[in-house]
Amino acid sequence: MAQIAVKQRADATRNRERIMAAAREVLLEYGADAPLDEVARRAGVGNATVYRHFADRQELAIQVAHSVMDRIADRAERLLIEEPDPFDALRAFVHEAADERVGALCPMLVARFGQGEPRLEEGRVRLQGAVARLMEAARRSGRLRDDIDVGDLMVAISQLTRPLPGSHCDMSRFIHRHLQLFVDGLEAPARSPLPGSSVTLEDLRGRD
Amino acid sequence: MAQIAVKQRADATRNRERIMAAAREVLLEYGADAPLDEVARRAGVGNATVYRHFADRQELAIQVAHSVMDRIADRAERLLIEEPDPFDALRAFVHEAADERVGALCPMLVARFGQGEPRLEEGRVRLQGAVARLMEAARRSGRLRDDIDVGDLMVAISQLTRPLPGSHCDMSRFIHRHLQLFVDGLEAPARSPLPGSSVTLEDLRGRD
Amino acid sequence: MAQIAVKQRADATRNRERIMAAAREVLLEYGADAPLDEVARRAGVGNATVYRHFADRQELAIQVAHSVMDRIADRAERLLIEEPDPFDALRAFVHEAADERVGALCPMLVARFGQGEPRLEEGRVRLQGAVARLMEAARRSGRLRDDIDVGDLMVAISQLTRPLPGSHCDMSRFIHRHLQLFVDGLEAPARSPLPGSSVTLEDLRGRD
Amino acid sequence: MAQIAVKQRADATRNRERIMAAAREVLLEYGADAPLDEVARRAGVGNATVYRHFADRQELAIQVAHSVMDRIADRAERLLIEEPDPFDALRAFVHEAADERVGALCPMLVARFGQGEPRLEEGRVRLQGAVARLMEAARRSGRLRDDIDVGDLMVAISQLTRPLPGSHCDMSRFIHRHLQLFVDGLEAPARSPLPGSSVTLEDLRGRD
DNA sequence: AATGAATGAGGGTTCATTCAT
DNA sequence: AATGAATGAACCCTCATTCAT
Repeated sequence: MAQIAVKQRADATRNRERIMAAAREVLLEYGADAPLDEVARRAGVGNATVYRHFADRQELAIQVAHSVMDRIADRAERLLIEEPDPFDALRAFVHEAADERVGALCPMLVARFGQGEPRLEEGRVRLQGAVARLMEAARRSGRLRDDIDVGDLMVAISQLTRPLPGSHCDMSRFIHRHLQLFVDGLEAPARSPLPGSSVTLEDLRGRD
Repeated sequence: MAQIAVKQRADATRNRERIMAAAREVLLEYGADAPLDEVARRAGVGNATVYRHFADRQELAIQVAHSVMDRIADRAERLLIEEPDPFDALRAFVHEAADERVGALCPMLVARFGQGEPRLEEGRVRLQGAVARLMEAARRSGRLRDDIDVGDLMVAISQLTRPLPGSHCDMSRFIHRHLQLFVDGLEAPARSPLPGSSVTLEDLRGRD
Repeated sequence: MAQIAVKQRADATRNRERIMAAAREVLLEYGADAPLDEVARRAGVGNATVYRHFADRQELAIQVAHSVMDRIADRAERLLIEEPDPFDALRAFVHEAADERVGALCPMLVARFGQGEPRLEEGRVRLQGAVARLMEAARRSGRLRDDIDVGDLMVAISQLTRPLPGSHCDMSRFIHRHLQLFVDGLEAPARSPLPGSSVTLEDLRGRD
Repeated sequence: MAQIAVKQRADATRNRERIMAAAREVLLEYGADAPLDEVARRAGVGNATVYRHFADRQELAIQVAHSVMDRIADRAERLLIEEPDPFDALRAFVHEAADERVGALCPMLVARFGQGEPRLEEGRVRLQGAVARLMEAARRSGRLRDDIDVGDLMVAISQLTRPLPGSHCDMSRFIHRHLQLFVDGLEAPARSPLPGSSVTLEDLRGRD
């Protein structure tokens, strides 16, 4: 009996992971409106099994976003420790975040899906903290201009790495160019004064 | 009699313009698959009226994209003439393009609906030509790094100015910051070598 | 003033006729659900003009059917007078009715549209009377089997000459073969006893 | 376990059959453009259930047509064997075909959906073959006139058995009369020469 | 726990009919 | 009288979600 229960749980866990992986793929390909039946198909499970593990599409999206944020926060923390030059670390972080498809998978994080969702809030706080520390170190090293904020960086990465709408191409060839140009613009000394002010949480939450 | 004819046409023309304006907004918010019923709702007309003016979603999208491209090409050409410093002209262009949402709308619509559509092709060629001239002038003035291409600029503007998904906030406060940072990265001398290569039309068209 | 009024009425009459002619064509091509905008287009008038002349699609259909029935009744009456052999007259009538497209245009008459519509009722009565006289004469001449009724003939003609659904071909090549075979079956002496009973008005009216 | 599996399948199978039956009726009444929502309504299922079982209207139509053709081809083959007199067999076949609505459904569906559809082609060939053998036998027995072709018979059955448009009456009482008259016309010796030529597949396919 | 089946709601598009000029 | 424009309702099809086994 116990064995059976254990075996079932192992199967279920495996299913859960396959669904998450499939969801990542499918969300990347189809965008936020991806058909969940396609997720189920690729995970090799029945459609209803997706719902057993994730109450609805929001729940699934949240968990995918959370796992992506978590991985990126890991990287930020590791780079802060391992990379001697903090500005180089920041630059490397930007490119690695792109490779994790933060732009494709986490816009839902900054937006509607995340409204008051504690897990995302927690992931965001952790990620933002790690990036803030990276930026602080870079700023102290004198290579990062001091008129920018974490929000500026996070949103710009997210935007620059978002899939081109309607175009399912591999963007890696040029995304890293754009990120490189953007990071060049972050380097001190500032080449121009910045207008406006940084993105705030209220901006992300929107007005409705 | 003439008055009557004019007035009828005026009503229809006004509807047409309201639909175009609504479509601009809705396409920005929802992407190329935006519900046309929402366009109709915002334009304050019945859904079928949209179809009276635009045979299908492609026709509507093409006309929206064309009008945006046209307006922004106008600006590029004017700036090239009126602004004494070509790099300043380029910077001004980037900010003005953001105000016209050219970046957000056009790549999306061109990618989705532009296949062999002569009106879009013509608009794209004209816009790209104007921007190329701006960049060429800036490059000759020595202030624009010479390892970037028109495609890099156009797509980066596009991405940085796209609405945050699900968030209906006014982005102008921080979009111009991000653009400013990006343009700072474009200034000569280049602060880092660029990886990859520029975006091509084939990229926009996607792989399927 | 009077002249203007007369001229207008003449124009209107001409429009009415053009609409009827166009409706005949379009009903033949598209069936009973033909788009009225197409009728307007072929008549060379605005769509609303169709509605000025015919309150709705039923009104238009009724008038078209009435005119067809009228023409066919004319032919039946003429054949009764002019053709020496009454069975030959009946056979000729069947083929001429096909040429008038009675099968294509009048099923809507015998059906939905005609419910309690006095003009159709009148047209039907007149046509049925003329055909009954033809059949009576043929029966008296000894060449028409005497176990069939007007309803049998009218419905069979209508059915055999209806357009093949979904197929917009010219049926004249084979319709007349089928009619010929059917009329051969009407000739006395009867080659087999007939089952059932003839079509009644109640049948045509349906049960709902 | 097996029971469970069987029961699930039994439910679905039952729905499938109810949909097919409803489709048969609805296609008869409304033609090839029948609203599938009406099919669903009569089958007592949700509209999407129709699409779960049949990918699109073509698939549904094809399966309906195929099943009808199959059943009636069975009958033709059985009659050829069991009925001693081949002309009587042919006459019986005509009446049985009417009961299966083969005439009304199949030409319609073949014409509209049969283009290069192997299942329909196969069904049509089988049915046509069986009828051809029936006719050939009847012709050899000397009771069938020899100037008619399979196409003549099939299309005439089709036309004579189609539901009266807009009238939901039970036609069996008089349809068999009309068929009987038509078959009387097929009997040798021919009472009149036939004009035109037989229906071809190209006729069914129409000109556009 | 897992699943195939069922479903209702939503968006695109067409068309009969009405409105305003 | 005539018309172009507007509209809402209908139908197709897809998909997120629920149900029953």
